Amino acid sequence: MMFSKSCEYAIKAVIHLCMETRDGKRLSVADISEAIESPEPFTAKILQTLARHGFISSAKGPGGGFYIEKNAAPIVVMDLVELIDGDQAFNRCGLGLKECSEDHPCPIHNEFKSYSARLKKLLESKTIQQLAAEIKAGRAFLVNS
Amino acid sequence: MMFSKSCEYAIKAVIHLCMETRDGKRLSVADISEAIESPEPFTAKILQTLARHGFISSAKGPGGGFYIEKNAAPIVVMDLVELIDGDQAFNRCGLGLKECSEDHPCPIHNEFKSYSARLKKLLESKTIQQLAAEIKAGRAFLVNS
DNA sequence: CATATTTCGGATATGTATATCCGAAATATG
DNA sequence: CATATTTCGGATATACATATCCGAAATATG
Ligand code: FES
Ligand code: FES
Repeated sequence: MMFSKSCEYAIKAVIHLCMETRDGKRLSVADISEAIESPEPFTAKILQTLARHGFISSAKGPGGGFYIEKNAAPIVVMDLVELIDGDQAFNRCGLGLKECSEDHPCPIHNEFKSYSARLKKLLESKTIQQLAAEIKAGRAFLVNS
Repeated sequence: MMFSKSCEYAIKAVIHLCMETRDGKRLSVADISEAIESPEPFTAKILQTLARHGFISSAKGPGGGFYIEKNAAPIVVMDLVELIDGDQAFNRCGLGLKECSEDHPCPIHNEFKSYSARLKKLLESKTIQQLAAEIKAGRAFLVNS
């Protein structure tokens, strides 16, 4: 498993927000969790974390909800992953050694590291906005059906 | 996290067996778990699973233990992974869609799939015996210190 | 045969990610 | 100001991977 569930929901939620709140609209937890097919209270926790760290904005009260500012900077996918999953996803040794290093490599280090490093680089160059564009263009999907 | 703990221990244990039981010797659970720094009873479970599926051999009673037959065929790393972790490791969608497919891809499918597929191919071409050789040559390590 | 050793299999315990619940705070509306 | 709506934060529950325990079966040895 590459990402945690939390991280999967986080990525999907921010993509959805990015698509739906361009024009000052706001989405409630219920809206979002329904759209991305995720458990509502669990999604709420994640959205709160994202808001607390400034990845998204939030407003309380009637008509409130979560949104992304019009002039907000593009969100790098890898930044989301690092917030939610820490360095568990990419800097960990594939066989559980305390640390992954060239000096003291496990026997699958070369296979493992070269590919995880390249994937990491790719996610560092991808933004949520780019992914959202793929969805809008109908070339990718956030849910099953 | 790429592999489960069970899978990490399985790979390490079989590598260790491969290195230490070439000459008809047998290793007890205690020997193995100490060598690869894994919890003993948990390791026992994994070794039993591996033996039940024919990846390794076992003998009860005094002088017994786990071992690999002299004339045993090389063990493909990916086969171990599939036994222990199923297809969770490689055939799953990175964003949690029910299935990963070209027809209905999630927005990170292209990044994700092309690299996980290549890693999978590599693990299908690597054998435990090859990894054991790396350890013996001092170019790779199974434990930290 | 008696004993010690070791794997085997099932039941149980622990830890952690996942998921839920609830009361408080903020805020828009009338 | 009263009310409804919504996020916020902390506490709690659930599910599953991880880890342990224990009695039974097998077997080498004397
Ligand atoms: S040391 Fe194991 S993956 Fe780098
Ligand atoms: S559909 Fe998500 S990784 Fe292939």
